[in-house]
Amino acid sequence: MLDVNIIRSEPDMIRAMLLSRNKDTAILDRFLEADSEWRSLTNENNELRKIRNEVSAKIAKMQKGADKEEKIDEMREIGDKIKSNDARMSELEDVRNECMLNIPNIPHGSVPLGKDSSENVVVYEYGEKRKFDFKPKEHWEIGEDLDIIDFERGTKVAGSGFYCLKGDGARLERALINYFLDVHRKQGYTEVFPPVVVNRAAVTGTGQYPNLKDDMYYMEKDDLYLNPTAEVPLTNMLQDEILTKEDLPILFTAYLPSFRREVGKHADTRGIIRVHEFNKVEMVRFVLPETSYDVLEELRGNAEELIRGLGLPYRVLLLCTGDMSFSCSKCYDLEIFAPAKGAWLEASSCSNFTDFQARRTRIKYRPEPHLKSEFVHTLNGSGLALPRTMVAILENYQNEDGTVTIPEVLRPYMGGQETIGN
RNA sequence: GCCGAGAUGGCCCAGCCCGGUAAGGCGCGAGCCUGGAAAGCUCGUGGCGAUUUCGCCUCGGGAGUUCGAAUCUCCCUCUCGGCGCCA
Repeated sequence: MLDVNIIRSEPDMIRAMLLSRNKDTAILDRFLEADSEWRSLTNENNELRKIRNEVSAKIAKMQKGADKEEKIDEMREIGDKIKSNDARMSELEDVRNECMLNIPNIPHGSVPLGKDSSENVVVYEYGEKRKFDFKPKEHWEIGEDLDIIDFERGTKVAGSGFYCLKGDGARLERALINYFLDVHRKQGYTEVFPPVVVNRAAVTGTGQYPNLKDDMYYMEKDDLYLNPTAEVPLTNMLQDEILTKEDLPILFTAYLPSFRREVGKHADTRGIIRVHEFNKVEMVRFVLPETSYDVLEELRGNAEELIRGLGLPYRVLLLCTGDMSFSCSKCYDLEIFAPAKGAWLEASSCSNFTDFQARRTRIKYRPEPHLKSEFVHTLNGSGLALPRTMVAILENYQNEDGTVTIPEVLRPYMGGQETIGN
């Protein structure tokens, strides 16, 4: 959510921003219209209340009689007028709020203008793409041949888009989770195990609601959502809190299953690249506003450290205005190379949300004890999404005999085991 | 699920029965005092708008009664305690 004062004072800038994100500008006009009527009614009611307060105080001191009855009648009329204004104002507030919740964050000046993902900018590339002297298998083939990914059984249990990991596949998943969390702990994060279900306020706070509401699993009976990303519970843990300057920065990390309905998505239906439920380790930081863009670079570094540790080739994309998600002002995607598929897989997204989520969740801090509180800045990054990391490991570390070498850094988590499949 | 008690400014807490300007404490800040500090004393310390010393709003959320609601009525949410059920 943006500061209303920015929308009021710089509507042209907001209009240009909406266009750069491929959004309809009608929402801005609806807001401005509702807001100006709302403000004039607010002023009118302020005046009416002033009169009522003054006269009511007099009524309290008056003797019974015709004078008093007359004043009471007058005030009854004023009360009715206030009430009818209030009713109109609450309609206008609904419009205003709806608009406010649907206007995206303002991109940072360093974000490239662009229409869609084709205009994202590769800012960094690391590692060699592996060349094979045999025909490499794609990940689902490896997974089935080694009996470590079971698609059919997953489908039996939950439907298409769900899968089971088995044996060394399940152990590899667990090893990755532990490795990620251990690295993040050394990077200074506090490990958290939050709820896997989240409420309406939480998904609204981080910006998934309302504009991504159809991509979340919703439990109508309890009015709860299945966690779409641990960013939601981790950020909302501090909802409505006023922190001190000394409390900041706060760094949380969590392993948590994440759920996406993926309605209308048809690419990558084979394998585990796009599924309805996946594990993910997430990092969230609450920081002083003036530090947030430096922290974004650090956060990106935190995620990169994991991929390097695994010895996988990857690249970093700076997303353009047209491809950035709703809440962020600047975002890097980290993509790992999957050589058999011949594709870059998005395994992490690191974003600065500035005060956009803090405003929605009312997370503030007091710069000095006697000064008024201000919104913190929030950031998050995946570190990392498990299935795509798994795909990259299986494809990059496969051997001609069909086995898969376990990356060295994971071996301590697998009892020293070096390969899968022999 | 049932019964009971609660929710008041950054924190703690009074006011509610009996409707009429939200009291006090802590913390924090400014000033006085002091060689310096502590203590003490004075003032300030929620939000929005207007910008001279002004006004409006704010007592978990919503609706109602009333000239007027923190206070009365109804509905809801959350917290704590007890009982029940339970891995």
